[in-house]
Amino acid sequence: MLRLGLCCLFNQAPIHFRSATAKVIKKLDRPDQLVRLGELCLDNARSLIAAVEEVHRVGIGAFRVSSPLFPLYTHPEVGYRLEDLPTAVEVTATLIAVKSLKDKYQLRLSFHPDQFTLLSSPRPEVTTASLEELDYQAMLAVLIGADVINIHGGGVYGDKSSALLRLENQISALPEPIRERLTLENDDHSYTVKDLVPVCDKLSIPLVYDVHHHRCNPDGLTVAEATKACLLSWRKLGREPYFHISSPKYGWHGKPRPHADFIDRSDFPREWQQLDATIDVEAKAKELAVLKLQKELALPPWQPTSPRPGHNDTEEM
DNA sequence: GCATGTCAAGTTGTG
DNA sequence: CACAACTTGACATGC
Repeated sequence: MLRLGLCCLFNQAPIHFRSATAKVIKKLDRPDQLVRLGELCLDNARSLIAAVEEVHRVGIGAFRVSSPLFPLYTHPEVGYRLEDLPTAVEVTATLIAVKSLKDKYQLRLSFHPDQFTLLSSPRPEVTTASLEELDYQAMLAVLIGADVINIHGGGVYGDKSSALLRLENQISALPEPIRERLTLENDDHSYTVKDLVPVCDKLSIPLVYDVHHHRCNPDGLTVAEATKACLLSWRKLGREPYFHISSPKYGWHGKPRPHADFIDRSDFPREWQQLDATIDVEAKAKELAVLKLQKELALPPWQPTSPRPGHNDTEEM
């Protein structure tokens, strides 16, 4: 069965994640900073509970958690650790409650660090900051039971093969909580499925296939071929495959950039229809777009199935 | 109240 | 060479 996933935010449901700017936080002394940040983290952890409840309520099977759940966590000047916050105990308990809920509802949770997180840069300070960001997101992933932290290949720096080599070296040295969740995704201007398949193969990590990026940045593979290669990378590991879909706001001619409000039914690959896989829907109308596509594909609302006798769930994260 | 500009970070391609 | 584009929205500021 296919499950469609919602990315980070809601259109209709009154669920919001709070943020703060470093400029404002810096004006406070350290204890006040931690009080303020602690409030934001607790509010956001509670909003995550609400998000998981809402996703379940409307029949969506996966949710991508927004990266700044803990605002400014890895900021070089005002960054902090969970245990430094006055609300640490409550925040932790709330995130563990998220995990119980996602188990109960059989949801899939994931992270997608933004474009600043990349492991191919020749600049050590960029890599250091990225590793710190991955550490942070892995800590959250462990607490809430997310099985995916998905990143792009990063830059090319005029020489793709040495960039890929740096990427491989960094990934193979990752701490286990990150490495066992890390996935690579083809992007819309540098790294294609064709570029990433050998890397994922060598490192035994899965490949997230974004068909919109593939259409913007083709590599000679057909959608069917790219789908097959990506499926294999997940199935070798015994894990549920992961894809992304979106439609361009201004059509396919030229370089399509911004995401449309909804998914155009004809952009959804036929090859995906019968799979057991997660498809994140990247569309501005958020849960409305997920539900509309779900309906157009004649998929039933996602709901937990009763456990099958003899079925062993211990490998689930 | 409401409109508008700002926000930590990297890299690439455009104008 | 500056700046928009990448998953956009929330917040601060100023009227």
